[in-house]
Formats: sequence, structure tokens, C-alpha cells
Amino acid sequence: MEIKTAVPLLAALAQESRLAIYRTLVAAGSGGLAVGRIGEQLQVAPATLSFHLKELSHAGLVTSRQEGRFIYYSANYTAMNELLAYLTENCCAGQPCTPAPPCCNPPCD
Amino acid sequence: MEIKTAVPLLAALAQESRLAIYRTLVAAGSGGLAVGRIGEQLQVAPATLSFHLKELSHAGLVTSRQEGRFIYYSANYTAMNELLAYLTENCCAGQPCTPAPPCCNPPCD
DNA sequence: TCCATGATTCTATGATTATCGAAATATTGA
DNA sequence: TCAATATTTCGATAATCATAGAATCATGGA
Repeated sequence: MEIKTAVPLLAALAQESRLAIYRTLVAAGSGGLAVGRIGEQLQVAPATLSFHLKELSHAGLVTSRQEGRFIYYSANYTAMNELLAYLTENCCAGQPCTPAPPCCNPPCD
Repeated sequence: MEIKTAVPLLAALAQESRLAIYRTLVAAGSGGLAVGRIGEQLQVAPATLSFHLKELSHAGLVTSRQEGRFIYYSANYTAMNELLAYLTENCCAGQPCTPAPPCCNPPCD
């Protein structure tokens, strides 16, 4: 991963509402959650929520799919795993020190 | 870790200059690097560099020690490991999926 | 004590970001 | 087609952030 890729990912997570949204989606599993359900859980106004989902989506941390009137958002585990790998890169002067990539790879549900 | 703790850590890393600084310090190992050396490597003006180091330091991602006229900054591996643990928490609907915390714990140089 | 060097603080400026009300768009069922 | 519901876009506002020149502070050597 390039630094130019990592910065937008980190920026997307570096905001309380968005981190909460992301974690809610992570906890929800790969089925995802409709926008309205996220809003209910986190008490965020629709326009604000939409703004943050767009940010997360643009960063590649979440994906969406339409189902009838609902749009389901779900966490993209791969993006997070790549970010974690980037952050732990060179952590010991170039010596590999993590045998396996952290977290779920492949996603486990 | 609380979300209120994680956000400032992520925000500190979510900026190209700071992420570059942090990674330079990670690569430098626990001995750290004097401010001037960091500036040389990354081509950042002293005032700007000082601003970013303060941010990283305030977030707890780096520590500093004075040695004569020089101030050496070094990466705080523990803070990063705690952040990584937080980000991977609940990643599989609450099932633990990472046997050991990612990266160096304890730091290996 | 004075000077040179390393680093930080002050200050101003331009840019980006978060929030949310109101309006617009999209989909479904009647 | 029309009404109801779900979500997004628009627009305005307030707040935060990044940058760097100039001034200041701290340390060590002459």
C-alpha cells in the first residue's frame, strides 16, 4: 500500500461518527445494515449519516448494495486488513515480525 | 480502548506529513531520530515539523528525549499495538480471530 | 559572556471538514 | 398515477487544520 492510499483510509476512520458507523458495520457482519438502522443505533441525522457513509465508501472501507427501497452498507474487511498490514510494515527495522496478517482474512462470516 | 482514545490516534496518522514522520521513526527503531534529521529526510520546514511532532506526541504515538541540543523522537510501539487491537476488535461478530496481537509486542529493537 | 545551532512558539492565512435543514431522487405498493 | 418511505444532494455555517515566516527559547562551545 502507498501512503497516498493509507491517508484517506485513516482519515475516514479518524472521526467519531464514522468510526462508530464502521464498527457498527463490522459488528453487523457481511450482511450489512440499512442506512435507517444505522441511524437508529447511532442517533445520527440522515443527511449527516449519508455524508459519512459516502466518505467511508469513497475510502473503500464499506460497500453498499441496494435491496428494494433499502441500501445496505457493509464493512470491507479486505481494506482494513491491508491498512493494518501497512501500519505494521517496517515496524521492526524491516524484519518481519507478524507471521500472519492480523484480523480476519478471509472474513469469517 | 475507547473510541475517544482511538479517534485522536487515527487523526494523528491521517495526514501525509505525519504518517511519513511516524513511519520514518518506526523504521529508525527505538533509538529515535533528531528533529533535524527527520526534516532532512522528509523535506519539511522546521515549524511545520515541530507542529506535526507535537500532534504525534500529544496523541501518544511518539516520545521524545533531549540529548544536548538535540531532541530525539521515537515511535511508541505500544500505542500502535493498542490501536491495532482496537481496530480488529469485534471484527468477526465478537469471535476472537487473531491469536496474538499484531506487530511487535514487546518492540524488538 | 557571547555566538552559533537546534527546536519550538507565535501569528496569520488559506483550505478542508462536520453538521443539518430543506429540497430532490428513487422505489414500492395501493 | 399517487402517496409513502428511504436515501441522497444542495447549500449555508461554524469549526478545525496545515503551512511557514518571524520571533523566541535552550544548549553547548569559544
